[in-house]
Amino acid sequence: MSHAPPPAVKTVKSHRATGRVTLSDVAQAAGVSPSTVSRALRGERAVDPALIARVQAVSSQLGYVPDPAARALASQRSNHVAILIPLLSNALFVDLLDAAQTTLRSAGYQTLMGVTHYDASEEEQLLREQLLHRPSGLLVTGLDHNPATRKLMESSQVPCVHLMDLPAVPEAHALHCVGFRQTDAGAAMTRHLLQTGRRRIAFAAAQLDPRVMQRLYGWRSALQEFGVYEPTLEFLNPAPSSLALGGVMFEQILQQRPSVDAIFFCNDDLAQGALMAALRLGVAVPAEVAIAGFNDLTGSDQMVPPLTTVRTPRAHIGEAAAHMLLSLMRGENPEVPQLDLGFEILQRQST
Amino acid sequence: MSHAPPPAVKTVKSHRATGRVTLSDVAQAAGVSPSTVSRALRGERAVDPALIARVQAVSSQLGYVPDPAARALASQRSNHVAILIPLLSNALFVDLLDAAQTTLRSAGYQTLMGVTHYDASEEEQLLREQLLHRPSGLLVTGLDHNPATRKLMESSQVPCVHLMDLPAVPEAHALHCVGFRQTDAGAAMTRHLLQTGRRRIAFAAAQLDPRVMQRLYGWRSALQEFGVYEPTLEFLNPAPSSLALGGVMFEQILQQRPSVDAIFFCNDDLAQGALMAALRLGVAVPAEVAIAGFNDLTGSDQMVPPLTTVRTPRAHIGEAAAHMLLSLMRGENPEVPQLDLGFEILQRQST
DNA sequence: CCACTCTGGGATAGCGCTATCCTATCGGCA
DNA sequence: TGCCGATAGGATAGCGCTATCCCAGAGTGG
Repeated sequence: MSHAPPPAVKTVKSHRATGRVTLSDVAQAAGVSPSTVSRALRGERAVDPALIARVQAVSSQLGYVPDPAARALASQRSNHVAILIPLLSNALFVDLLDAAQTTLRSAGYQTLMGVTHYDASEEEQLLREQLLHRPSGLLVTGLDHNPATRKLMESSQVPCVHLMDLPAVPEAHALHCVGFRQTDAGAAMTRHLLQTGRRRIAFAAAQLDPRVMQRLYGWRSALQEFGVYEPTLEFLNPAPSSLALGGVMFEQILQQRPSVDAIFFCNDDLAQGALMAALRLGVAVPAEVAIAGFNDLTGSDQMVPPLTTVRTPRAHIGEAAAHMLLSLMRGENPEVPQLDLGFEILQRQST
Repeated sequence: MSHAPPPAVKTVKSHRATGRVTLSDVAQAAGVSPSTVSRALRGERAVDPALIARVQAVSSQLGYVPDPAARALASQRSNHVAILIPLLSNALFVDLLDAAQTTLRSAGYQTLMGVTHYDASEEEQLLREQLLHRPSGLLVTGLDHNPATRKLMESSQVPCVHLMDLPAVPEAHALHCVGFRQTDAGAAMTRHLLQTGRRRIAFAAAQLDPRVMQRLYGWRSALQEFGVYEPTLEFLNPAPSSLALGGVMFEQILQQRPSVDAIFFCNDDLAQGALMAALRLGVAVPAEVAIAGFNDLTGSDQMVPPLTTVRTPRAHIGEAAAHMLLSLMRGENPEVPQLDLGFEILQRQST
């Protein structure tokens, strides 16, 4: 039987069962169609300015707020931005996250954080999970990823900016990156040590990620250039970086190579630990041995003596990367796809 | 009757326009209805075990993955869990975030992080934004929120666990909390200092959040109990906590009150800065003045001398809170709504 | 003057799920 | 035997948006 459709009279206030104010409530109240409201609110296509104003007025009066889930389902894009960082236990990455997150939020995006623990397959898995949320953008740390991860990033079509690293050959990749030249920074600090008269300069590193290795290459090349390169002055430890490890490595290095006159640590926490160890052992810094760090982490300026280090613009990187990503998400093509924010040698009293 | 079931042949792939494998693809391939697939995959209601197995097999063979946005729209619940913390620049909260996030992810939840900067109205705004995503759960730092925020938390009906703090009167609130008694910890450290013979014990604090204030109250009550309370030995600075500030406060305190024989800093970064300042100034620690900190942050054990401090179980708190939240989200009622994870006095050489 | 674009608005079919209601079947018990 | 409840599956109406198609009317050029 034909069911007669229920009489469409329906006097007033529809307000869905859920109680939520929806786009069609706004449309009805403003006397326009839902499409128009949607377009007016998003600034999509051309809409009569007077209508836009009316719609905005009605919508804010009704307290309308778009539902992100419905939006994501209909448009296949959410207001999420995914960010992948290796660790939360390294202040470096937290600063990156903080800056990026702040910038993105002020543009209306919610950050989805993923912590990879330097594990390529965990990174892949995280990316897979995050992509389910159809993020509008992607921030990833570094340029080294396993093939599956790279393929995911490409095939997802999600705009992506890489943090911290720049590709060795700028034109080699069409990737979008914000960072600085780790190799140059490693070399620059090494040259600084050479300039202060040091010749037996050790390189001490932990958590041997690609960026640390690049600093190592910078150290090598600077020493080779100067003709004082000595392979046995490389001290590489794959364990996570920490103050305690810095102290341990400091002792080891002095024991194994008492003649070193400078140690360049790949990260400030190691260097800080070394300074503490030097105090305990009564080793005069920089008189007996100079100590240099990297990143200018919290507290390096408060050490005794204050630590010479490389100031890296990590907050700036996070912010600039977020801005670059925002422009990519708007469909623009940034004039500079690879942004080099440089670094600065901070000479303090430990060298 | 009627309908001959449609010949289940249907040779091939219907696959929606989007190319995504959907729940109905799985249903079709398994020869059951979408409802059944949905129920089988979620373990909802009773489903024939054999069917469950078949559905699971088909779904993993087809590579089906549920779409979170569609799920959120239909069920009014997402797989997000929102977490609100004051700062990312304090390792304490990062540790909390890290632990919670790890636990939640392994249960299939995506963490939405919000950084309040200790600003009640920013907290409210963040919560509002996060609630739009219809999170399944909520983790918030502390118990102090403005009325609007509290109302949002209540009316949203989202399960919520509070981090770090416990209510003064356990039965006063039905809130779910994981933390420890800040007041007790403050008092315990003060008593430790008293036990080592100190009598003129200053309390130095920055970033005067509610937890810091509670430690202050603990310090006060321990001194009052002992009859040596001296109000002018409170040094409170609302600026953010940092090593540099610790150094500055140390100098100020020694200048203003040369007779102090111990300083209890409300956070380790301040205490670390003080130890550095002591080295610079040639003040013997603990001989001339004892120094104690709070939280056992990274590096405190590496100081010269190693810092006496209060070990707080923050990673444990993050993890336990996540577990409590997960159980709330399952509709269970945790036997202990307020979990006290305690603290530990770590006596090292600075006292 | 007629095709034609261009502009600004409406109607509507999904997006991919879940919640709700409905139906068929099977025992159990009075 | 008949009624009832429990069990297990199906059908279907949304959830709240956006994308797409459609159309009326105004401007435009040959």
